[in-house]
Amino acid sequence: MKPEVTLKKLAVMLNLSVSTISRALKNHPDISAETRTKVKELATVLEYEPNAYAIHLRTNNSKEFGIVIPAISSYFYHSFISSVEEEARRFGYSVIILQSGDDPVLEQENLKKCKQNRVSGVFAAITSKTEDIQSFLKLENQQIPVIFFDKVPAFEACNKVCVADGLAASMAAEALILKKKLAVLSIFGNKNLSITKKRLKSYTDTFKKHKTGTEIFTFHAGNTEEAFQIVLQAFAGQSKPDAVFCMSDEILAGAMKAVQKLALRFPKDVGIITISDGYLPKIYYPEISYTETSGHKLGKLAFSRMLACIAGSTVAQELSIDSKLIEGGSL
Amino acid sequence: MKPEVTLKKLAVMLNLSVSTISRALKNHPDISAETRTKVKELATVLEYEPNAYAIHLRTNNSKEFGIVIPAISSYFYHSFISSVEEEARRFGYSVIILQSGDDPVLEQENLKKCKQNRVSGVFAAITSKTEDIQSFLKLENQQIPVIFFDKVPAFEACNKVCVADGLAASMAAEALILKKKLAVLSIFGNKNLSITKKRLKSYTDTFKKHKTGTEIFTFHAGNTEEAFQIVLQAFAGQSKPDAVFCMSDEILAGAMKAVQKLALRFPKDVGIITISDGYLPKIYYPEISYTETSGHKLGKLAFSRMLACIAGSTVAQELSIDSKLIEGGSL
DNA sequence: TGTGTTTTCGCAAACGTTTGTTGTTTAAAA
DNA sequence: TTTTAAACAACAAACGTTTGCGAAAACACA
Repeated sequence: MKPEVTLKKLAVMLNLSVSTISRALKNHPDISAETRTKVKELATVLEYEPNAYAIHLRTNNSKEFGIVIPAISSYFYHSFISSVEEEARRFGYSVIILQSGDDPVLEQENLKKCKQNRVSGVFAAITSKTEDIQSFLKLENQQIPVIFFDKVPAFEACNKVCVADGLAASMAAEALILKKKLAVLSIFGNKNLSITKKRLKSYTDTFKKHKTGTEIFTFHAGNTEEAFQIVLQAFAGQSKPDAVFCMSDEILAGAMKAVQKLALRFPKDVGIITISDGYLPKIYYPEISYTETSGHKLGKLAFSRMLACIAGSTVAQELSIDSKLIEGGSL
Repeated sequence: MKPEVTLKKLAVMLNLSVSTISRALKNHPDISAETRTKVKELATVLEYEPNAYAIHLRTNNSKEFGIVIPAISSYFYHSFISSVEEEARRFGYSVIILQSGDDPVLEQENLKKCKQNRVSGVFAAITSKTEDIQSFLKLENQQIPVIFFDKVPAFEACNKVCVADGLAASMAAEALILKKKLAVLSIFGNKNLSITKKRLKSYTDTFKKHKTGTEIFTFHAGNTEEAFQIVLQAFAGQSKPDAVFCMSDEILAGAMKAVQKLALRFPKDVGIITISDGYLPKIYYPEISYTETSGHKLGKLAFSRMLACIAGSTVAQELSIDSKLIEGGSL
């Protein structure tokens, strides 16, 4: 059926041994220039491509990383992945992407697949329902480094890279303070996520520290629709907020939908600020001010950490990238 | 370094042969129940996972598909991929995703990687700059089916699955006609893409067919920013459009930004309609009416076509999924 | 002519599986 | 008791590569 071109086939055709073919193809000094060109010519004519499976089996080195992730749905994850892919290519690695659809069972299966493929390392963002980190730790025991990113477990002794959650939140708070906002509707995500806790804490701490009289109305939205409803209700009462803070893109989308429904003008009627990677804020007019969380930068950081682990670094580190305020005109 | 658990290791520990272990693990009738359980127990204790490379090498069947794609940036591609992954899982296949960043050179490399990994088939959306289809066709010659999707080449004799570009555009046109719109700003994408040509033709044909006096102002926008400018200018003059049609999400984002800048109310001041997979239209209020192009459905179709090809179907087909109008209240 | 040194290549083992074939034991049928 | 079959397990080859080692040929030096 599939007439695969192999070293052996080339060897037979040229009346040489398989090992000679193999060496010729990779410019081994043992092989004469004459033989080498002869081999290479035939290889290109026949479009020989080495069998990745055989190589990996033989060398016992897959030169491959796994990225296990709830979903590539967001711009943030997309830019993270692209960033890792780019670095991987530079270092001769390739990347396989495993989506779990935010399902812990599928996540387990994906980890298993990583193991079966003997990946050199795993980049992982856990699902919102992942409670047991054991299977990840087991990989580590088998010398397969695991770098958690973005959605990281609370467990201490593991490698994590994150956006500076605290910093981004507190910078947003400072921006609100600078604009002298007095009543800020503040919408955070799922209470149980560590990312929510971190952002919430830094956010409220910042307001406390500055001792402004700002009123903070804190809500939690599990999805876009909930954020939509929260904003609607917040503006239904008598005392209306003069600013809205959103913890993420998902929440921003819902909040802005409500802003449109209520026909609020921003920044005149209400100021808006969010934490984002930068795609969604730019589709509104005026563009939404946000504190940046760069998937691209995070990818670079995660990759360098991965290389360090492969090189033998054994201490678990928690690293983060900094953030900055991007003014869009919505605050 | 990496103490890999292999069949051989299990065999030594249990004083059995490798083949017995292998058979026990897969419930081969030759193996006694007693031995089988003994083997399975040890395997779970030691967390044995079969080496995927060895299996693939031995069986010469990778049970793996490649998806080569410019970028997973859009919701449409994301849902296509998820859909294919879902089907693949059902049939015991896995999927590797190769992004080219819309770079034909990287696209070539990704195809090579598919070949090196001896994938069972390739799903491909070509880059906007891909002119030479040869390398794709070569895969076909080597019994590796290629199913083009969404961004497909003009070349006839290949397998393509597309959203019903013509239908979606003409349905949008009919919706505009039904609402008795008189002056429609119609923004299409890159002139050279076949997808643009198809949508444009059906769109204008539909208006001609219905012999309405509708004025159609056609523009082409290469990106979101251009769409933004086009809308701004269209509304700068005296005679303002009473509706805007967008060919894609990318264009819709720019158009809506302009609508917000101009403080136009929709559907009162201006009607909006677009072609989309459904994510972006839903973040506006009121939600944007659109004719649907489902990445999910397209994935299912592509996969079934792939299975047919693997089963031996040799005729090249061009298939498409239908579309429907989703009313959002913007028209 | 003999010894030593390159140069160039082949042999064979190994990576972890799967699977057709063969061999041994046990138990049932004659 | 012998024959036959069934049950169970081992042997060995193969998938395509890489690589340490050895071998043959060519050449140089004495």
